[in-house]
Amino acid sequence: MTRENSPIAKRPGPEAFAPGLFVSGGGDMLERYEFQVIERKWQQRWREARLFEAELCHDRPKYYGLEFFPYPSGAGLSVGHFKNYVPTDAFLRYKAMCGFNVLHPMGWDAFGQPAENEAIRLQRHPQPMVQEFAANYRHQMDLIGLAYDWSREVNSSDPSYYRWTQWIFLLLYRMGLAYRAQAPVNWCPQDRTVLANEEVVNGRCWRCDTPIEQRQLPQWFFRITAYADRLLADLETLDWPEGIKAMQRNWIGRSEGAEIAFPVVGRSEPLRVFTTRPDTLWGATFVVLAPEHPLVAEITTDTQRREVDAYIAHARGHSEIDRLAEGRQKTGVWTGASAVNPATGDLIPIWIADYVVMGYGTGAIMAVPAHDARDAAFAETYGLPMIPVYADGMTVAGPFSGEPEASALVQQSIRWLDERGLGRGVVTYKLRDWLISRQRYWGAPIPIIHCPQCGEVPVPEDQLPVLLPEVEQYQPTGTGESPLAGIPEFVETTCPTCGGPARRETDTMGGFACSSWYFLRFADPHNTEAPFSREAVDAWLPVDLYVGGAEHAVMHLLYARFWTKVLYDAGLVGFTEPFTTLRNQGMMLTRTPGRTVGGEDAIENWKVLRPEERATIPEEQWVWRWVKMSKSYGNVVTPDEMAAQYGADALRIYELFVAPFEETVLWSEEGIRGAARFLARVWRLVARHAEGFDATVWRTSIAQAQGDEMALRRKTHQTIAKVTEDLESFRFNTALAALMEWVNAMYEVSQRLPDRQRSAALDEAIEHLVVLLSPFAPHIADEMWEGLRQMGFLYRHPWPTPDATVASVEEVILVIQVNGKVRDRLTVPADADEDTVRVLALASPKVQYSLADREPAKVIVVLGRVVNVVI
RNA sequence: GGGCGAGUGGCGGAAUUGGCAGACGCGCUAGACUUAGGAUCUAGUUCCUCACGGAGUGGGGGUUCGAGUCCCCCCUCGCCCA
Repeated sequence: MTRENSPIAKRPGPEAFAPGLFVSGGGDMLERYEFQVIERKWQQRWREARLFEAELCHDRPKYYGLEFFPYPSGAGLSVGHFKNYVPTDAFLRYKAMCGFNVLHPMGWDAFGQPAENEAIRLQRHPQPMVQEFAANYRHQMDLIGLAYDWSREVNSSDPSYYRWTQWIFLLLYRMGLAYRAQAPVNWCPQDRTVLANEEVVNGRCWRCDTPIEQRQLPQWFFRITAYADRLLADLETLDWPEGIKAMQRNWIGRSEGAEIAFPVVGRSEPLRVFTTRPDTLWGATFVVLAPEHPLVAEITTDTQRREVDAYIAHARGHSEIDRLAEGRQKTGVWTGASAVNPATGDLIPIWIADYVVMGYGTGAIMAVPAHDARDAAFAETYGLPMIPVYADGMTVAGPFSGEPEASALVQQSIRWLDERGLGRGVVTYKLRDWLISRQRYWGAPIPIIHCPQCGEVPVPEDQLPVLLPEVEQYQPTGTGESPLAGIPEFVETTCPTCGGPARRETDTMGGFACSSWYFLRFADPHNTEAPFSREAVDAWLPVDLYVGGAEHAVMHLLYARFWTKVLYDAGLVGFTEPFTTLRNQGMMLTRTPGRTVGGEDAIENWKVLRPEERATIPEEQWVWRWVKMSKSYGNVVTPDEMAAQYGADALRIYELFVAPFEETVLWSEEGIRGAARFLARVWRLVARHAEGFDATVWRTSIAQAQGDEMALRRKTHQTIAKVTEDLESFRFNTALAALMEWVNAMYEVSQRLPDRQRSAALDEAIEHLVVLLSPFAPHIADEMWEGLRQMGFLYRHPWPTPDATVASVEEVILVIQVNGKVRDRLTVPADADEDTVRVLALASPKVQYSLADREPAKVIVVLGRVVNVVI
């Protein structure tokens, strides 16, 4: 690391750095600091020094930062993806400089639908494909200088990883938290697999947007509902965006209500319904069962049977989400049977309707058309009676008649029912058990054996992993069975219990199983005896900072919390929540040509013009919109091209500066040019003063600074404070704005400075600038550090502490207002008292002019800010 | 329909507890240096006005000495749940 190797030192003497002259040597601006050379050089040095490899130690506090587990798509990373990686990296580099022992690992969510769908489309085998794509992701991340500990890299499709996914499955199985059951499930006809509720978005598949159908299939579930209360309660302890917490609360959907027994005519057992409004029981004029309700077959009368059966078949074709959609036409059929309203003794009909579903409550409701919009719509359609319980804010039916309408009546009604043995208070959840099995090849095989003698038998631990067989054909079959079912060598096995012939479970686990524990594996990634050691996870976890998009609010983030609690209950980890702090980055959109299809309603009918379609439509008919970057849209800007043209550091600065971290941003190449210009400006400033810079010399004379020198010192220490505060609160854009202001101030001092003369205040500023810039633009910072002949990596350099005395101002500019309008500005000592300030303000000629001999009615003095003279 | 969030120059965005609106950057204008400029430097850049001055943070009202910020009503957009 000698001076001669430094591009700064290679430059000619100071006179060559005068404005305008520096460029005359030739080449364009961007080559001036030779970012290609610099970036490659430092990335290599960091790698050789194993700078980012974390090791447990006890003299420094740990800090675990993590981004969401990415699937390494073949499209590669776009500049949009770095909207979360770059800020997280800058933040963690800063934390390292603050003395934390930082863990920042990365790995690949390589199993599951996204990978398999892409492999099918490319007609490739997923295994080598994801390895190749992951290598490309890693290359791109390195290119931008992300400080990952690659020694901990994991791949969820690797047997050394999914062995432990299977191991945890068996743990859940032993704990009674994994079970197989026949159930109506969401079936995606395109991907030919079932989906979890969380994976169905607006009735469509989250991966391919195909409308979901209902199928009745035996499936594996995780009993996440057993943890509903804890998942809900512990949200209070988390530093997460409120919106995400609200979505989880909503998804868990805890509601208190009552289960009420309705006697059924001609049957000894009553029908149990769940309601959140037991206080409206006196208005219940009919009962509705889900078409799948087991009682339907029993109570349907012969005359109604044909119609009921037809309706059940009809309901089966619609997804649950579709069925529950509000505003949809309500349909149903009378079963011919009747029940008794237990409160009124009235005989009321029993209907079936698809807006009632089996999975919620008891699969049966009491319908109160007077107080429920859906029941009202249904009653209206079929001419059923409506009896109000409340009118004009008063109770008009039942034992509480005459009392004002109030939410307390819900509890009173429950008590009333309980006393008479008609019902009891219960709590239900919207949350359903997590459907984990997939009829797909590319996932961790579920480690269960079906034995005709012994039933379900877990694969013994020492036989893990159950390896995914290597096959040519892995496409989903659509039969409701996974492709593994067609491979006899895989299916046929012996029962671990009785030794007789048995069949393996052929479903695989959905990808969200793999991502529900990867953050634990990073603590101990090479463990071959266990998924992780308790010591390692307790030392590194929980994750202090977790960064990713908001779209996983009720999927990964809920599943991972569930598994963590299960592992805690099993004594494998010493904490109950995996992610202490969560931050969501905004999206990055890019301007993309499209066309409007059909009518005037352009917003609804806008379609992207794919690259191959662009020639077919004249350019003046293109309609431009801001959309996400996507390879198929042909609008992707890659980090590779940006790093080549402007440098990785410029891309980093752009991503950080363009907008607040959580905001959606619109990609602009002008913006990255501005970032590149800023770095070139910093480079020139530092280069101009690198010759003869001595870190010990300025320190000996800095205390004597005054005038302009002191003003710069003040700015320096104020900026250190500002950047530190902004980093702590994830405000990268304003941190960079502060750095830019400071650089502008340094330029002013620099330009007034005669050639070859040093300024202690400027040298202090330059040294700190390089340090403060390093989390944001680490390559150029390390290079300039070397150019200043300082030793070592800035990643290991302590983050500076501002000198509060220097940062404090001795004079403040006071705004003087008359009746709220600014009339003058006065510079006064910072410690001036109220009376002094009042006298000074009133003495101002501009104030006197405005007063025009009138007496002020009041004078408001806010020290350090404003004086308002009120007439 | 319900919940949450947001509306500030040509653009992205700044503005402690209510205290100089428009920091910083992009773009633009003029000038300097130049064979050249997509480099660099200097000055300017919310609107109206020659100026003095006035208006101004989606619209309307309110609280206050003082409101982008707090309260009420309305409009628009985004996200989530239905």
